[in-house]
Amino acid sequence: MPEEYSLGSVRVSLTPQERFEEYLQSRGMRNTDQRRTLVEHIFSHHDHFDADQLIASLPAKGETGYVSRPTVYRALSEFVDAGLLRKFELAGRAVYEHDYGYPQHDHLYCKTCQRLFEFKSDELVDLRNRVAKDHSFRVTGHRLIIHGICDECAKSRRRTRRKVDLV
Amino acid sequence: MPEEYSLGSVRVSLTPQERFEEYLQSRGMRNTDQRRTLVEHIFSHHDHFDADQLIASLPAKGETGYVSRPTVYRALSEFVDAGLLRKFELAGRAVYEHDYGYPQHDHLYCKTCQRLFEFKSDELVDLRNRVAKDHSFRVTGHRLIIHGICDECAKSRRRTRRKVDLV
DNA sequence: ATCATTGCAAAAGATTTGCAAGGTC
DNA sequence: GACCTTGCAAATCTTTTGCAATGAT
Repeated sequence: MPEEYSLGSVRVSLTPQERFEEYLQSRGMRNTDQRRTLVEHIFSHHDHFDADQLIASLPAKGETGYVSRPTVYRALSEFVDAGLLRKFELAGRAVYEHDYGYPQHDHLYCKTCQRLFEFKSDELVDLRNRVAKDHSFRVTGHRLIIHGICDECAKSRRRTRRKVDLV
Repeated sequence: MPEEYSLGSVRVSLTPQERFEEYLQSRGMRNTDQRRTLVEHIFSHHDHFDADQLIASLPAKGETGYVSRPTVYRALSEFVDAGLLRKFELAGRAVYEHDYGYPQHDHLYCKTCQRLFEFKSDELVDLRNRVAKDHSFRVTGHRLIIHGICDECAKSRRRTRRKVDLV
């Protein structure tokens, strides 16, 4: 749901900041420097991240733009709630990715380099809906992760094992 | 992979205990009362469980058959490693299910009653393999969870909301 | 001015680990 | 007897919470 509004013939998509602003206002919550910093930071590039990676990529304590750990966690929940981010669990930790304005997709997870690769499949959504229907189940979403080894890791492992062993 | 061995025309499947015994021996590990108790207990009925549920269903401290928490966690890892159990994450906790001798399947997860329902789909496995091939990805497995509300919960919620509100 | 938000310190929940005592091969 | 395992206590890791100070509307 890329949240687009039609105004006459003009299509208006809100930026993540604007969309979040709406969310905050509708709940009587306030927009703060920290929240703006985080939205800005998170939507400046598309990737998957966990709380620690996010915090590591933000200004450190003492620097301008610093956001404390509890605030980051609180904000991440809000972003999920606001539909900006989607959350899932991988290897025991919470992983986030863009949801707002980003199409539904699933992942390939490389157990060697731990990277996530995206793929899109309408067929999967169709299959999912049929399975749900067969079970009289009201679907709200799904999560598919294909585990294995990516091409790159498979190749470098075949070629030489040194890189891995040296780490 | 139900691990069946052909001996002439006789098909021999190892019990989970036997299969685990093999695993232990091949690694120079020892079979103990605790490990036997846990395998026995876990494979006496088919269901999904987390560490806490398992511990709660075992004899308490002081009683015969008691297994300490660290030992349970250590054993669960071994069972996963030995191919007896499969592990996945749900709502922040690790969930285990039978793997050995049990066919590949996926789950519907009811967000209301938190129950897991199994379903099997060859089509999904096929789709998964095609996606992986397209990405030159070497698949080792996958995990699909369809989220939503099960029929029962949908019905009881439609009928009356009291049960939920009173909790 | 009111009331949400922040950062700190500490708590909480799940899982893991060091280690001495005990059990298995 | 050698050495793997266990249970205990304590540590770890990730995430959450209480609370006084600060900030947004």
